[in-house]
Amino acid sequence: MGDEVTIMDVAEAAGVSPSTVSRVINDSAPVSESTRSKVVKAVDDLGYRPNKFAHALRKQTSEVFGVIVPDISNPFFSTLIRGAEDRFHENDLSLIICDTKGELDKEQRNVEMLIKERVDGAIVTSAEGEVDGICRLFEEGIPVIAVDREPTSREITAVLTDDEGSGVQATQHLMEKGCRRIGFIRGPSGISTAEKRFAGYRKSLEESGKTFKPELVAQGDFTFEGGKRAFEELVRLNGREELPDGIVVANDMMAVGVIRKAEELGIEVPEDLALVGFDDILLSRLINPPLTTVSAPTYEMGQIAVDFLLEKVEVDRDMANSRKKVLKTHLVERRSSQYGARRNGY
Amino acid sequence: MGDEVTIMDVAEAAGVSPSTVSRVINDSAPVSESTRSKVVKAVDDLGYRPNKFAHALRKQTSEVFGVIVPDISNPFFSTLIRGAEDRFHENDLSLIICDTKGELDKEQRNVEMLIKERVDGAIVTSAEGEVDGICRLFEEGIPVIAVDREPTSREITAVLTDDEGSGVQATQHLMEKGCRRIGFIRGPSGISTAEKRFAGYRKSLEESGKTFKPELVAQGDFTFEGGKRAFEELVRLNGREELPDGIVVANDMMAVGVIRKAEELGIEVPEDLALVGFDDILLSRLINPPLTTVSAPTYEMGQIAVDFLLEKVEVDRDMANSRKKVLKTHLVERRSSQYGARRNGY
DNA sequence: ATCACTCATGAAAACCTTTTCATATGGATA
DNA sequence: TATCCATATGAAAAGGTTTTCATGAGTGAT
Repeated sequence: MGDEVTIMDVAEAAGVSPSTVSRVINDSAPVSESTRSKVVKAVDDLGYRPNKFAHALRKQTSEVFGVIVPDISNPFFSTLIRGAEDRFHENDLSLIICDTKGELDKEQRNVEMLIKERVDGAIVTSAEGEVDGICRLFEEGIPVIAVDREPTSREITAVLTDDEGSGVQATQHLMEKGCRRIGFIRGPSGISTAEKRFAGYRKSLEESGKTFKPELVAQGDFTFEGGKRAFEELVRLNGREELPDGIVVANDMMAVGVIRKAEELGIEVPEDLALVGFDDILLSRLINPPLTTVSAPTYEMGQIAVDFLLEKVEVDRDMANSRKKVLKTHLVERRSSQYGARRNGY
Repeated sequence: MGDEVTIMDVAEAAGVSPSTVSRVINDSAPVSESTRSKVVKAVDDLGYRPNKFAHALRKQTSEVFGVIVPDISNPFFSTLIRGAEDRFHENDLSLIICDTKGELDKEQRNVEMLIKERVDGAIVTSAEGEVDGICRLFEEGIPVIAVDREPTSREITAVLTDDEGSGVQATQHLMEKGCRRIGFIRGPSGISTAEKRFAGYRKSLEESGKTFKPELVAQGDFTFEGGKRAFEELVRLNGREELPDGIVVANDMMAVGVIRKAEELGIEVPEDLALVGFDDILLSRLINPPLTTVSAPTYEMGQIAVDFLLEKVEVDRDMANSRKKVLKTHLVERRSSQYGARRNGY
């Protein structure tokens, strides 16, 4: 069935040695035009395709890369993966995608798998702030790039979004829309993305001379249910009368939860409560009201991560030379943040 | 750096031959207890890990598998992938995930990539009804399983959902809810899933003695926008007065489009229009009104596909022996199908 | 004590490339 | 014409396993 045809068969058919065939295929040394054409013809005739395993064994390189993300079904990460995948394919490289489901031991196992597969490099979004996985790859001498989340314990090349700036943008937007009492729903602690968005919120309050009020902040976990619970918490803390008139929610998924819970409680978004999220997932456009959100160039992030990684692999394998790229974000204004629309509008 | 330690180093350290070390590691032949323990110790001491490339070269097997889906960010497929991934990992096998973005040439390229990587087998959801990709794998002698969509042109082992039955379930459900004039929004033609759901709709009408009306059917493409357009088409065909009072929509994504478009047009769901979708994607639960949908055991499908595939690989490589598994679906009742709730309800 | 046989082990081949090193050929230079 | 170089090519080694085949030691039977 499969192609049993080896480089030796080609050599024989072309009347040359295997070495010469190899040279033609890889363009690794000068070959006379006459023999080259003979070899090319033989390759075509026999339908020769190099044996990946032998190649890998000899060259000690798999030409396969790994990508580890916490949740493949999260549109943010699937877009990121697409960016990376497209770039890898452009370079004729293969890709192993790993989904850790946010579990630390699964991340660990995925890392071991990538090591076993002897990938030439990896792009990782750590499940937690701790970066055991990245460290393991590090130890094995496998080039690795962090993406979206910044590892705390180690200097490492990273591609990030400007999360603090995003937090500022979101908060200012609500202020401009006329909100006076702006709350925040946080993401899981220990994740740089979540922390920095919150930092942006505080910074923005400070810059406009407002005092930070702890009762306007609730803890979430980046999930839909977590968003619902966090909003209930805010209602409990402040009462129906003193509710915030605007909330910056650390990601879109939770913001959708807030919309639903508000609906259940008879609180109208955006008339009584304005909302801004982060990530610009597909859902945000489809929900009612459509969600205003801070959008990051996710697809590009994937591409840039690959560029950085390939540079590491091909040019400078020294992992000590780390660098950082922080991508700008932009606000996508939709209806959820049109606070007081009723009053102004009609 | 990396582990340069080879099986020869281990052999030397243990005072045995490489052959013996191999036998211990793979448990491929009897080894005396005394030497076995020596070898095990040496392996531990040196931190030996077999070289994947050499192993693959010698065994002519990569222990890597491929999964090809049209859209990794579609929750249906990411759940499927998770089922497959978990099962592969249980068997200590690696997985290359490919996203064709529904494009035929991308599918083609992904297939070539899997062939290049010499995967031991593949699970494929073809982008189109045509199955060039699957055929290529076939030709290469790579075991392959079709999942979700049934290849038309070739007999092949497949794991499917009972789409016709689902179509019947959905239609009957609307009838039971009191709908009299039930429409259908189709998926892309040529995709077995879409065709069969439509067939179920027709069958259900027939069984209850209703006549099929072409003006109640519109063409969609499985996307959100496509759903909106298809609904507009229905409005155009029937006019506001003669609109269907219930629509079976060939997948959830389009159904969400219908909800949005209906909202824009001031048509209330489910009071004036009842809806049922298929797939039970996350979004269906989060939208307002929550969408009634026919749910398939997606995660299990992934697992079963792997089981079938491994059986093919390990037991019976003869691809001529194909078999089919059709999984039962169930209806998840939510608010979008509570037709006339206002009238009956309160 | 010899033969037949089992069982554990080692040597070497095989898997298929790539790459180093050596060689032959031809042309240019002295 | 002899010498030197460059250039194209081939032979062989290396990469790290697994597996076949051979061998040697031990066991039980005659």
